[in-house]
Amino acid sequence: MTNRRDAVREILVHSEGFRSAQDIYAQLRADGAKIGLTTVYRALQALADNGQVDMLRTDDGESVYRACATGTHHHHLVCRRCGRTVEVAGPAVERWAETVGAEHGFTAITHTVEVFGTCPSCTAIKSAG
Amino acid sequence: MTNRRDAVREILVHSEGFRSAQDIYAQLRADGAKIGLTTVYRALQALADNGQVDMLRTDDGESVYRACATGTHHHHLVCRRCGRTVEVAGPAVERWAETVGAEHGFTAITHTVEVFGTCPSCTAIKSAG
DNA sequence: CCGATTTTGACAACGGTTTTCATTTTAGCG
DNA sequence: CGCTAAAATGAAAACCGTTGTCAAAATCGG
Ligand SMILES: [Zn+2]
Ligand SMILES: [Zn+2]
Ligand SMILES: [Zn+2]
Ligand SMILES: [Zn+2]
Repeated sequence: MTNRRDAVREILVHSEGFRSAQDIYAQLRADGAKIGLTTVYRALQALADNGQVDMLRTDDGESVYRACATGTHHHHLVCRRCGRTVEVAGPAVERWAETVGAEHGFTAITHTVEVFGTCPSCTAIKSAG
Repeated sequence: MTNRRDAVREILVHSEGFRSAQDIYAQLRADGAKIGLTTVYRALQALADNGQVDMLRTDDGESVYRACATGTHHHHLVCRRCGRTVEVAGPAVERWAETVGAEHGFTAITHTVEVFGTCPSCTAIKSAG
């Protein structure tokens, strides 16, 4: 039914890291797909609402999306050079967030955690270069 | 020298939580200050560059600023209802981020961590209402 | 005072995202 | 198959926070 949405998800499934809407749109067009930017945005929104993709915001305000392997709560270790992303679990962080919230009498605690670094390949390239 | 910048910083110093540029601009104008929005943006940029204020991005892409008490690395516990913000230290989180990065061979690890919740007053209001 | 330098702010431009709305596609039905 | 109702699509316009432009105003140095 949602042929276009599937196309968008396919792109994400085969991507190493987070991708932007415009980015995905460009690739689809390059692949010859007849699709509009609006539809890409709508597909990403729907996928994010369904919990089928994770969304986060870049430092410069762009929304980026990723089809993560696990549907359970997790965080990301992102290479700031090539974008390669690893999903990481962090029980320690989960506990810490709850604790620090409770200590100050806050309720309904949520949190955002992202870890950035330079991945092994990019580290190698950098030291070689 | 920077009268306008001081005015912007004053607003932040007397604010409980993070404030947006437009927000600060509106308050300054309401207080009768003659200042332009561009100048507010420039002041905030300068203050952020100086490390005198923390900046982060809202879920809806707005940049918000806060004059934090400590100049050292810390995170924030933010009331998602009234914006009241507490600065929190998290040695456990710092260690976790380093560890998880190292485990995957990533170098030059950085991280972003924010905790959200409903503050005591807002929790009271909510249960009363 | 006077010219050089910096700061300011009204306004336009920018870029990512959302809305609009007319057209196209699909679903349901006899 | 027709045929209509409902859903999906996408081009273009609107939106909104932010940044750039540039001439006027304030400040500085001498
Ligand atoms: Zn990399
Ligand atoms: Zn978590
Ligand atoms: Zn509150
Ligand atoms: Zn930290």
